[in-house]
Amino acid sequence: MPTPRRITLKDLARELGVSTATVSNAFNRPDQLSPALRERILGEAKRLGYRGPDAKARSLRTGRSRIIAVILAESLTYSLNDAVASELLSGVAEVLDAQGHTLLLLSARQMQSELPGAASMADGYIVYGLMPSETLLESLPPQAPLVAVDFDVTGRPSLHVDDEPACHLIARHALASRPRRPGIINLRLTAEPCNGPIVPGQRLLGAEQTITRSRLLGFHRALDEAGHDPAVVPMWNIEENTFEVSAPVIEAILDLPDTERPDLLLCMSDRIALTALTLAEERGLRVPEDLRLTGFDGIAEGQYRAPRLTTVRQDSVEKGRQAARMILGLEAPRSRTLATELWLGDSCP
Amino acid sequence: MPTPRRITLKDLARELGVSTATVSNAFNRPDQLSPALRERILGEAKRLGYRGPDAKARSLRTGRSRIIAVILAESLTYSLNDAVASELLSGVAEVLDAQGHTLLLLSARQMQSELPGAASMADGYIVYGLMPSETLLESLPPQAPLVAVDFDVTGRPSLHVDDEPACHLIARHALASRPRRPGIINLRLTAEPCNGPIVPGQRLLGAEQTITRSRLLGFHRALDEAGHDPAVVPMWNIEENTFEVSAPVIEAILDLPDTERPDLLLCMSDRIALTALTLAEERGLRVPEDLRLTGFDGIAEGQYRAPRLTTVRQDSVEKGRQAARMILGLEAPRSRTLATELWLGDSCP
DNA sequence: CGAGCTAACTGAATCGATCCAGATGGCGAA
DNA sequence: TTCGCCATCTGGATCGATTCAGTTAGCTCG
Repeated sequence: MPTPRRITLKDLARELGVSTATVSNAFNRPDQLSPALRERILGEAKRLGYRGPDAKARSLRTGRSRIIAVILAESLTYSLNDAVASELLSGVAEVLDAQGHTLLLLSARQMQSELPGAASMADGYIVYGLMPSETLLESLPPQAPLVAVDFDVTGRPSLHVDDEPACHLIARHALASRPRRPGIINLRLTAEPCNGPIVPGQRLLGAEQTITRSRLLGFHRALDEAGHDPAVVPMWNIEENTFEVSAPVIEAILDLPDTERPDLLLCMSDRIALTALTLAEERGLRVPEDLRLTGFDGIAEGQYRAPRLTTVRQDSVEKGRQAARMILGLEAPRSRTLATELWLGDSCP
Repeated sequence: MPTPRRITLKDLARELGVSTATVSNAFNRPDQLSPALRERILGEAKRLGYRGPDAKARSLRTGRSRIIAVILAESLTYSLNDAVASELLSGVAEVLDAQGHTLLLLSARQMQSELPGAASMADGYIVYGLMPSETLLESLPPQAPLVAVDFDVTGRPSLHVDDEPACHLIARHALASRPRRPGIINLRLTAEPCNGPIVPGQRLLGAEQTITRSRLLGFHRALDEAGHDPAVVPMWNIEENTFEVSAPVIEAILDLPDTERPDLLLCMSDRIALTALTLAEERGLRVPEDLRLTGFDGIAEGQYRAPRLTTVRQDSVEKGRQAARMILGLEAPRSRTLATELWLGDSCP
């Protein structure tokens, strides 16, 4: 009893009495054969249950897999719950999809500087928010196209928003209200973990060239211009952009005595700002009267509640689209900086 | 000038004066050759810049790609922002990763019942929350393993939680406080879009066998037992489990005159319940005094605010892990129902 | 009529591995 | 010494397509 082997293009060709090349063309280049024959081939294929050319064989022969890998810095659990990463991914997926490509999802966290099996067959890599020192980058096939998003890889195109100017702008706006005690809540600045208040002086020590560093520089510039010494403005670090991780740090800030509690918090993400907003309200603090808050990102959640969040809006979906277009070669692969928009809400009018 | 062709396993073998089989074994079956030779091969590989066996060729030859596809019902934009889907994905990713597999992400929304190119080379499919009638299911390779999550595919293993009993339980708990006007907020029940109030009588019409239907049946059973006629209990549909889509519907409910506004809302998801909570507070309604709320899922966000949400906690990460284990053959592929837990918060004590 | 052209189709090499079925050699046991 | 056995290594068929360099037939045109 012969095993009912999967039917191949060759079987189909033999069955029809045509060459394999012709069958291949029937599927891939309709203009290379007469419509009648093509019709006959497709009909026979359906009859025999042939599901079209095998993707594995095709990818070996053509050298292309029609797979684009997206490598995220953090764990998937984290990234998937982050509105910004999610938006980026959906922008990527939108373009890939329209071009018949698919998305392979990888997290730098869980791979030990070695690409897992199939990842190396991707046609291109979109790498998001890694620390530039990440060794993983070296294990990627050097000839494959790569786009870095929200960080830089030497010799490769990268996609950014204008973090420094945007943060300068929103901080300047916030400082125009002449707060007495401004404070800053950072996202992770370095590869090393750090959650909580930062000792003045150590603050930029070892900070790699990341978006958080740019944002911080923007804040500092505005503080400086407003007559505050950036070196003594209190600053806290949040290791992971989640409610769970940021809540304890923020609670500690809000529970400071009235004379020490900041009356303005410049936050590096909307997630953090919204957490602060919720926790402040729980404590009976009025926003913006007792506490002014600014965010960064412009996620939807911040605009659907009262008070609406004052923030810098960036279009992460578009960032994802651009990254995908560059990887697919639909757009010249060169580094770009996308514009942002100051978004005046009620949390810091 | 010859193009610097990529170095292959065969080149490496020639260079070393050994057979290709031996080089292959050096990478895949260390026990099949002497440690000394293996060392020599790996050393030479590194020296020549050989990055290990080509994934495309390997997958053709072995028939396995080490890729598992996850197919989500909704668009990626939606799914990635949904805490439950995200948890599922991270459970899947956790197991895949430990086994050297990678995750291909697909959305049923954007593929027109045709698998995009590379998707057909996946070694298995985890399909999440589709409508059972989805034609897409037929385009999947029939011999590949498949696990359905939160819905059923005939002849295939599926993963569920005990939706009906869980909803019966939480509804019974909520009804014990003898609310005058209970109401229900559904997630999408049918393939057809519907957002807003549902005409009594039409409610289950055409509802496919999905988890939302099971949940609704659980609510109805409890209502019936508590002396409420399920047929006249008001019910609203939410098409998409997001703040943006649910907010208008919920606002309409909350803005009903006092004599009509429900004093208990049984919600099919925490996302909806939390939206209702936020909007209720904005209107000065006290929870639970003026309005009791129950959710479903047990997402973290519901437990980090006051009042904490009363809900049914399900372990979506574990659901993802199980699905992945079944797909990889680490666990026998049979349908399972996972347990849930009634979680008493303050929104309906 | 025959040269030239085009549309339609063919044969076979090729992509880069994996993995049988065997070859080889060294060693211990009878 | 001879046999068998084990560890180690080899040759070559194979996976299922794509693609290049033709061949064939039919048609046009001077």
